[in-house]
Amino acid sequence: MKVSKEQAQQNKQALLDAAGALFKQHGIDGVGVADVCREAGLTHGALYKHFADKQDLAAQAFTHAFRAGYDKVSTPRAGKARTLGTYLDAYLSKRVRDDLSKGCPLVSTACETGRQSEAVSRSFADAFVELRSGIEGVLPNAGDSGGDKAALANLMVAALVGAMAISRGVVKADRMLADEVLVQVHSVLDGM
Amino acid sequence: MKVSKEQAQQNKQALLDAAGALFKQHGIDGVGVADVCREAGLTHGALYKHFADKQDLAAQAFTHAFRAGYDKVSTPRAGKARTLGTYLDAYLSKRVRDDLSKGCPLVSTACETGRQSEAVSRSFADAFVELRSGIEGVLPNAGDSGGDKAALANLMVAALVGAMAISRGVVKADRMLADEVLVQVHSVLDGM
DNA sequence: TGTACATCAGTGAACGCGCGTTCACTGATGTAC
DNA sequence: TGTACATCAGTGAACGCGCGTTCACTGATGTAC
Repeated sequence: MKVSKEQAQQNKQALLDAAGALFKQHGIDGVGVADVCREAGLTHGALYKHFADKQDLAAQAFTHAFRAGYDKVSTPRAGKARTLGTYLDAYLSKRVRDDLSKGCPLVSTACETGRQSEAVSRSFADAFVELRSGIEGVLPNAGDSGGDKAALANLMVAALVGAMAISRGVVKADRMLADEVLVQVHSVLDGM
Repeated sequence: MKVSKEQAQQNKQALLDAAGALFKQHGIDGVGVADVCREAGLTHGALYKHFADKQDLAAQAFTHAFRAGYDKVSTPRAGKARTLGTYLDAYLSKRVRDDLSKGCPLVSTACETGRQSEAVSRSFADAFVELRSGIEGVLPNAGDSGGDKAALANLMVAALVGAMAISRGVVKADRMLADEVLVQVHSVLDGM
């Protein structure tokens, strides 16, 4: 049956929320469209009224998930300055490491993106650039190194993404090692 | 029919080679056991004479692929010293970025490992520790920062893995951006 | 060295299952009069 | 404002297909005598 326009919009958001969490948790290839729709309280046929296909859903869900997480971190709270530490704490958190459905989709889908459609790659690139800009904006002004902030921002995002991916990769076999990676990378980046 | 023991060993190696390349290219979830066996010149039933199941194959293929690539980089060539630059050049290469079947399995399966069995995580952890040791061994002695080489090695591996994953993630949408990430991260790490 | 035979790596049909996508259909919504 | 009806979001059966794994079977290998 037809539903109201507001209901339809709500359903689309529910699909994006569900897809964001499930894709991060099990990978795009590891989740069926039926799973996403069930999680959103719909049947699988409904998906194709909102998205062209699974790749389209993946691309939009990526952007949706990135925006949700990034706005939380980058929007300055009342009275609290947004610093490099804000990014480091938010990114390199053990709690996020242990819950795959949480966290930045850059980490969850980094390796997978190379195998997905160009639309997914586009979403990924936009998110990366936005995070990199945000971090570049909070870098301390001109350090002793001469202050090539742009290059440093690239390194920082790469290290954040890599550290979380590695920590998640090793945690099942060696929890102490996983914690060590997060802590050490946090400490080195904090001192740059 | 039965084959000679040497032939059987050769076939197992062929399975590991095929699995290593295909898993890196399409992800563990993205490749069927039949694909791996076909690539190795066998039928799918043969796989279960060498490996308990697909996860077992994935774990052994990971180690096999890491060893093959790492030995090539870390074994000092005659007359050539093994330096940090050796690692950086080998890791942050555009050629490797553009051929998913090549390169370090740490990058290819980083995000995926969190969803695989503990055996895969074990292989991943061992490889990470080995690469980190190798890099720690070529770090310049005691920089101005006080020389916490262990922490720096963690950062370097995280940055290498993250930079390659990001470069691969964005390359379909923005090749210049993908190149920029590799170059900038290379340059910053080289100066540390 | 020659023969008889147990071993077992590899074969390929078969299993149950879940996948992404399509499509005829339903019926509340929202518009035209 | 009230009624008739076109719209279209959502349903659920059906499609062809490939998946991981099992298993009865094959026949060259390699061993025991």
